[in-house]
Amino acid sequence: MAKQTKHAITPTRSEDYPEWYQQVVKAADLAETSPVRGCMVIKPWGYAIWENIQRDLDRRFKETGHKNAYFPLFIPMSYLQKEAEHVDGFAKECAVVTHSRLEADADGVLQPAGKLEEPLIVRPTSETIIGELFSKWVKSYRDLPLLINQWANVVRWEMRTRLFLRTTEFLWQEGHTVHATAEEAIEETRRMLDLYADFAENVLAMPVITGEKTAAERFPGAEATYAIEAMMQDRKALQAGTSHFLGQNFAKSSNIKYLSAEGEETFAWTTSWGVSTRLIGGLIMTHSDDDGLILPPRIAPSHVVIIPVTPKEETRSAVLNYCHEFKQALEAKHYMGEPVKVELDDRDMRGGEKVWHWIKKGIPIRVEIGPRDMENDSVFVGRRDKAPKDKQSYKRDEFTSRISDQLDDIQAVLFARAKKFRDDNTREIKSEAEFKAFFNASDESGGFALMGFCCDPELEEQIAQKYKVSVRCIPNKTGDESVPCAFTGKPGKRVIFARSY
RNA sequence: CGGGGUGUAGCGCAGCCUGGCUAGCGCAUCUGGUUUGGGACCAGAGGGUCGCAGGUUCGAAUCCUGUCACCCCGACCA
Repeated sequence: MAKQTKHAITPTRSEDYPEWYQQVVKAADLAETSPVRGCMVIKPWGYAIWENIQRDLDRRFKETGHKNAYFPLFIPMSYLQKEAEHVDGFAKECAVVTHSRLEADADGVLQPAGKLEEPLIVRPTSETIIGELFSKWVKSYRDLPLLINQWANVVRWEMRTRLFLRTTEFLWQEGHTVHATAEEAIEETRRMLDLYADFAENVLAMPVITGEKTAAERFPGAEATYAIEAMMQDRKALQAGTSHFLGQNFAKSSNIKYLSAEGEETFAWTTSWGVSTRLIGGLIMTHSDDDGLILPPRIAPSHVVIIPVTPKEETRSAVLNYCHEFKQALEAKHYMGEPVKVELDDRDMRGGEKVWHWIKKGIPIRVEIGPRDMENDSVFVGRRDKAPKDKQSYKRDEFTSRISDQLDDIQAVLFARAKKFRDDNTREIKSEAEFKAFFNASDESGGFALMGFCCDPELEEQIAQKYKVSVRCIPNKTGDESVPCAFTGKPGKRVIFARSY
């Protein structure tokens, strides 16, 4: 007798959201914790998502003129010290290498030996070491702009970690660019922010708001930090990517200078920008439901799974052959310029189990094919954006020819659903009383509060203490018009307040 | 790093308060059989340093001390 569990994931989102998140990651077999504190093992299904993120972003970076390079994992400790704010921001979360080898002591226990003259830190981000190299690479205005990206791992010794959202070691890309003028550097900062936003919305189907951070949330050492902010299904905000205008701060601390056309030695202007494996956490919390992961087709490691239904031994091989042919027919089709990716699950398991296996992994389309379908030349199709039992029969050829449209449709449905959720949970707030009601009423409350704010750092800190809510960004869509601050009535900017990850 | 919680088979748990047969249960795994458009059923089997290290005791999963890891809530952050 089948267990009458209503959902594949326990607990459900409404019962216990953080625990639900953990269970979705586990059920989809994306990642697991490791023997090393705060570090995660990314398993094949999760890593394939990261590879797809990498492939798409890498193409976009190259299309906008950037080139990849690689810099060392270790940074001399003194480098971090060069930029005062940067030190303050990162010093307390650095892993430090102090020795170069191990030696067995009298008891045969290994002890660190070969103390280093200068300790090395494991990069928490690479501004300082890349700056050092850039100072050698940049001599003339003809060397500019210098547009570099690196795919790397970084380490930040965080107090509290969560798979994908905040791990001690994480994978990311960091872009670092050098420009002759502030205007060009600002333009680059904005360009990359928009690139991230476009990627998030069109590939991850994750609606984002682009905007500038307040001073309190700014990257240590930046003149201005811009971010894309997404709303998760618990209505909390997730900062999904950042782009920083570094002014001349790092150019001065790393001595990045160039000779202008007029022969004047000038400090350059730099930017940096990055997204990380955190995007996968955002992806999970944007789309998934109480049956597990839901993957937008454009980022899914695989688009379609074919599940042969073989109730009788005598029809088994015929069904399997039919499925193999069908797989080839599908793979001959293209989606987003590449062959449709198809899994054929011919494991010797019960059909129902397989179906749920793939539901939990979030594959966009499931196709079940048994002897009856084979006779009718039809296929039985379930879409991950619909309920598990909501399945429909199609003529095989019709389904094959429309596969790309179907995937596009799922992509569009997921984006629209996420956008509606965000919009439904975004409110215009005019006063502190409204603000309080919005964030304090119950678990069902909260979201994005769109409101005027005077941006006084002390007030911002007070609000953070009192309500556990912070300014996520000053959206750049709304222009510079002045709006009265909902707290003080003073002239302010339109901002978004929210609880955040 | 502060407060709270949890570590017992791959997963989920009971046992611990009140120390005492060979450490149990469900799911999963393996074998045999019955099933078969659906997360099966019957029978049997395998699988455990009870997180780790000390201590108390005739005897420790159980009591004590330390330690590590994970989860939740805070502060910090992508």
